[in-house]
Amino acid sequence: MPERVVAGGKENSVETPVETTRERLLNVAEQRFGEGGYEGTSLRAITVAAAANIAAVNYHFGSKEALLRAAVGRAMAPVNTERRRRLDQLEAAGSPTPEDLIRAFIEPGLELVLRRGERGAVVARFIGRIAFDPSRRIRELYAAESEPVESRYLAALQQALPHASPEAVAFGYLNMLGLLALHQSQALSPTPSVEKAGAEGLGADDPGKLAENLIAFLVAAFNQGLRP
Amino acid sequence: MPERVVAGGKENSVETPVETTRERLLNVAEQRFGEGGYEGTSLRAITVAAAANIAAVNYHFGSKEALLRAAVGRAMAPVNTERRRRLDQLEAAGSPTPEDLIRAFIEPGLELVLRRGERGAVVARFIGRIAFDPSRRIRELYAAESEPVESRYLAALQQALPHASPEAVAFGYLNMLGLLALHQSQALSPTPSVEKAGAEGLGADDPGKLAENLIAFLVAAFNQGLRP
DNA sequence: CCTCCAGTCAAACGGCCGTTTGACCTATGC
DNA sequence: GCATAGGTCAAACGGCCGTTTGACTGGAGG
Repeated sequence: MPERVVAGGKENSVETPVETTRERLLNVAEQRFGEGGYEGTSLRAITVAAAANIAAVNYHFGSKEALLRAAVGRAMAPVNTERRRRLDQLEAAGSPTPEDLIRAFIEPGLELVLRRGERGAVVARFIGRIAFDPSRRIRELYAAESEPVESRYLAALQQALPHASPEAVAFGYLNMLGLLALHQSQALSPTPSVEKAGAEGLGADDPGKLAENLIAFLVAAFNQGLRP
Repeated sequence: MPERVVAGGKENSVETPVETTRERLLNVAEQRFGEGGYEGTSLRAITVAAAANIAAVNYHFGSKEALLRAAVGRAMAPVNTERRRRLDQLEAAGSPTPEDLIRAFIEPGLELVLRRGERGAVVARFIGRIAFDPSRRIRELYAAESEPVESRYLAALQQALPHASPEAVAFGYLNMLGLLALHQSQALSPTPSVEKAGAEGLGADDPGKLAENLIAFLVAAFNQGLRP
């Protein structure tokens, strides 16, 4: 392993943490898959950008789809952890409001991931893109990753909205999921005519503001827009 | 032209309207692009399903992207026409409410297109998929098609929501656009854990019911969920 | 010193991609 | 009858795809 410079020697304990080939592949895969989608991105484009050999993908992951799976898992892990943490906290404190729950769902997806600089935006776009990939197979790959925490949210939302039917709660949840993914993937803004009307400054620059706008939008819809 | 059976002869005026190769290509392209996305669908898959020769695509359209452009144009035309018609009607009758406008936007997208049997669902999925394709180039291809009527909607919405800032109205409009596309593309339902919670019967079977649920959701969000 | 092994590399694999070619067919107009 | 033009067709084009192979590297452990 000729590239591992850190954590192996005795003296250079404060060395620049050079990324391994595996990490570089995951980073570039996040970026490219998020830009061009799964089908629209070739392994060669990824490996060239990662300064790696083509064979490295199959060596470290086994296949293109396995690379995607690994990237999705790595990207979703902190989001899922944070969502679980917030759910635990809310349920320990008593009966959460719909806004509490919506906030606990949206913010980890937008803020936590967008707060860490350029990388965060890349990760968010990647997740948002994969969540609604044309291929059902790939969508399910994302769904499987977020499924455990998903059912907890649904149950908590149902409890916070006792007047709404399970169908209505599920409908609202799907809309929340979809809107979050669309904003994450940044596919929702660049229509020129809308931009002209003043859509910029709505969050493209400040993830926190976008989160607040989206939460307010969803809270109103959940509280007053669910048909029986 | 060995396949034009109708409108050419003298006696068989009530013949089955055999589709031309061009029409068959457009129909199959709608279906396949809607299922697999643009990158994920090959011209060979389309031409085989359309019982046409590969060269027919480049003869009738010029390229794969030109075929997509033609399909988008044909699919969007009736939706745009109906939306314009409703806008004219609403503006002639006085000052429309936000619900009037949302209904005039959602229903042509869901109902008009889903009402005409199996074909309609295919067209809807196609439009929904293309509207949020990973490639910006293709998204803009859709945006260009719906841009003329888009600005009219934005202006009317702003007038119906005098308390909301232009940014807020544009934000709501983008969310409406996105949610409509997601429901059209049918990418919003098949998560098993959500389905288990009771999300089916929400509209996958009845487009009218889905439209009503979506309109109620959006009306509440527009009326009470737009931050200043 | 020698073995071992995780990792990298250039090269090639068969296959599918979008596009192009040029022959061919068949109605139509002179 | 014959030229013309719109349409179809099998075949091939170069190129890129994901995957596989087998040789090679350099540090670790005996």
